Order: sequence, then structure tokens, then C-alpha cells
Amino acid sequence: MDVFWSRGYHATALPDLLRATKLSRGSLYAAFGDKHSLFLRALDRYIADALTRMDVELDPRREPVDGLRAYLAGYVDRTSGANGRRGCLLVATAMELAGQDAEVGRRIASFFKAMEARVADALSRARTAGKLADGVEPSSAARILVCFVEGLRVVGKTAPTRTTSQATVEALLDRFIK
Amino acid sequence: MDVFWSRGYHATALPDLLRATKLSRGSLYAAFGDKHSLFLRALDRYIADALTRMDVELDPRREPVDGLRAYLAGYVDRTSGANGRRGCLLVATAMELAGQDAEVGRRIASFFKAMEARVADALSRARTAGKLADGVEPSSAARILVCFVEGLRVVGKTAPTRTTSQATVEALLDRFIK
DNA sequence: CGATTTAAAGACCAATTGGTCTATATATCA
DNA sequence: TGATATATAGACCAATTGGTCTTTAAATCG
Repeated sequence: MDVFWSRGYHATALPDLLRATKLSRGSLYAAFGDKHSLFLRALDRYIADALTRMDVELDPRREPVDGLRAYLAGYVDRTSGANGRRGCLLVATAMELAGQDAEVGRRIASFFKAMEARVADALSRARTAGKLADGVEPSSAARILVCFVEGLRVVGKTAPTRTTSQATVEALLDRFIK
Repeated sequence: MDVFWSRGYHATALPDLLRATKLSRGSLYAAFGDKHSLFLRALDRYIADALTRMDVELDPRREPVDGLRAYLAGYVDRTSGANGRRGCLLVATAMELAGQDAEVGRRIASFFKAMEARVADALSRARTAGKLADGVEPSSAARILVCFVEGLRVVGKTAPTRTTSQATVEALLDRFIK
């Protein structure tokens, strides 16, 4: 997963994968079939990790606003400095392959949908707790947040400082939270 | 430019470039040096186009809020349906190369800076015109908008409907404009 | 027109691509 | 131990990569 993550699909060659998996050529093909299948497995793992992380951060038993803060803080962490420069396998894959590769496209689309649903849910709970600013509607606010964090990952490629990202996130949250 | 745009750098092979430029192999190398230089030219053109478009949309002689609306409407257009699926050369390049290729990285970073400056400027003018919501600070709001529109391009890869994107953009603008 | 520059076509190159296969070594197990 | 299954290393493959070079055709210009 790591090697696809930091180089992208096309730029990752078989020798890279052999080094990363410490497998011989034969064993790798026996285990995974081909490069494309291996990539799909890596992508699936990346997605699963991201979703379970969100399930922890946005756990319904937590204070919803705290959850959203934790969720956004995670993005601040992953999009500033060296972490930011490394980028995001999902966004990179979306841009590189989602248009051409149907199997990839489906995964990307369903991930965004799942993410949006979780955020919308947290926002709903925040609203019933009276913590949402007036006029904020959970479902459209969730779409905004999803776009925003994915955009953070793009801009994060230029390795902004943590304080910058943090301030941006806080300014955004200020518009939605009471 | 078009062929890099719709396929990305690594996935674009010489034959694709020859077909797109209608040049012979020799002439192409005489004119541009190599694939990388040609790509840089394409990227520069893409960036120049984007910035002049913004200069029109956010023209200081226009009503700043109208300008921001036009700017965002352009993104709605480019990120929904087939346009969305096609993606954005800049975002794709940021994810594919910005981390590894210094020449590309500089261009990406300076583009985001330039875009943010233009948006911040428009927001400043909107504020002096009394059109900004209370507590909105132009510079951080500009960073938010930049992240948001770049995120739109990412999510746009899943080809959302125009109405969805439109509604999301309006909901966001509602939080910033009085 | 003929001479000269310019560009096209495509042969050619070494290196690399993803992928297969065989020979060898290493476990595993009776 | 000896037989068998498993995984390794790496030779090997055709196709493709980015890039060069030569030959031929098309403009250009006096």
C-alpha cells in the first residue's frame, strides 16, 4: 500500500512492489494475480482504514462537535508539512484513475458517499444538541466539509505549515458551529 | 495540453503526444526538447488560462459578490457531469508530481498562492462594501474557498449532478455573504 | 526553374514495462 | 532420515517506454 501511496499507480513499477512486499516475483503473482489486483487490494485497505478511523472520531457516543473537531484535526495533521507532501492515496487515485478505471471509480464514489454520510450524521446530532449555527443544514454542510477536506489534501501537497491549516479549519468550523 | 489533461503525465505516451500535436517525432523533439519540457509548457498554459479567467471573473470593477458567484459558478460547471469526470490538470498534477518534481511543485504552489490572493482581494472588497457576514476574515475565508473548490474538483471525478454541486456552492456562500 | 531549408515518416536504440517460467533452495511432514 | 510441497532467485519474454537519427518528401526562396 505504502509504495502506491507515495508514488501513484503508473509510477510504481514491479521492482518497487517486490522491494516493498519482500516477495519474489513468482510469489507476488501467485498471491495477488497482477499489479492491478494488488493495487485494488491496497486501495481497499486504505479506504477501510479511513472509514474505521472516522467511525472512531465520529462515534455517536461522543459529543458530536468534539468528534467533528477530532475529524478535522486529523486532516490538519495529514495535510501539513511532510505528511501533506506525501499526499493521499485516495485523492491521487481519484485523479489518476477514477475516470478511466471503472472498478476504481466505483470505490472512490462509494468512499465519498460513505464519508459524507458519516459527517452528515455527526452534524445532525450536533443540530439536535443545538450546537449548529442558524441556517446550517446537515446534508449540504456535510458535502461542503467533504469537499473542503479533500481540497486540503490537494493544497497540502505544497506542504503548508500546521498553523496555517489549523487556522483555516477553525475559521471554517466557526461558520458552522454555534 | 488536452492529452496530458485527460490522461495525466505518466499515462501519456509519446504516440499520444504525436497524435495530439500532429507533429512528427523529430519535429516534436526539435520544438520542445523532451516530454517533461512539453508537459511543463502545457501546465504553464493551463495555469495562465486559469488565472486570466479569474481576473475576468473577479475584476475589481465588478460587484465583488457577483464576481465570487461567477467564480464559483465556473467551478460548478467544470466539476459536474462529464466535465467533472474529465478532471483538472492542475489537481491531477499536484497529486501525481508535485511531491517528486520540484519544477512542478513550484508551479503548483505559486498557482494556489495566486488564486488565494485573488479570492482574498475580492473578499476584501466585499467586506468594505458591507457584504460579508459578521466575523468573516478575508484571508482565512480565501484559504477556505481555495480548498473547497479544489476539493470540488476531486469529488467532481465521481461526476455529481450539476444541481448537487450548485446547491453545495450556494450553501457555502451563504455562510460567508450577508 | 533549381537550390536550399524544413519537416515528415519511420527505422532504430537501449532501457524498462508487466508478466511467465524454470531451476534451486528451503521447509514441512511421514 | 527421505519424500514432498513451497517459495525463492532470476533468466527470460514480448511489448512499450522515451529518445535519436537517417532518409525522403514538401516548402521556400533566389
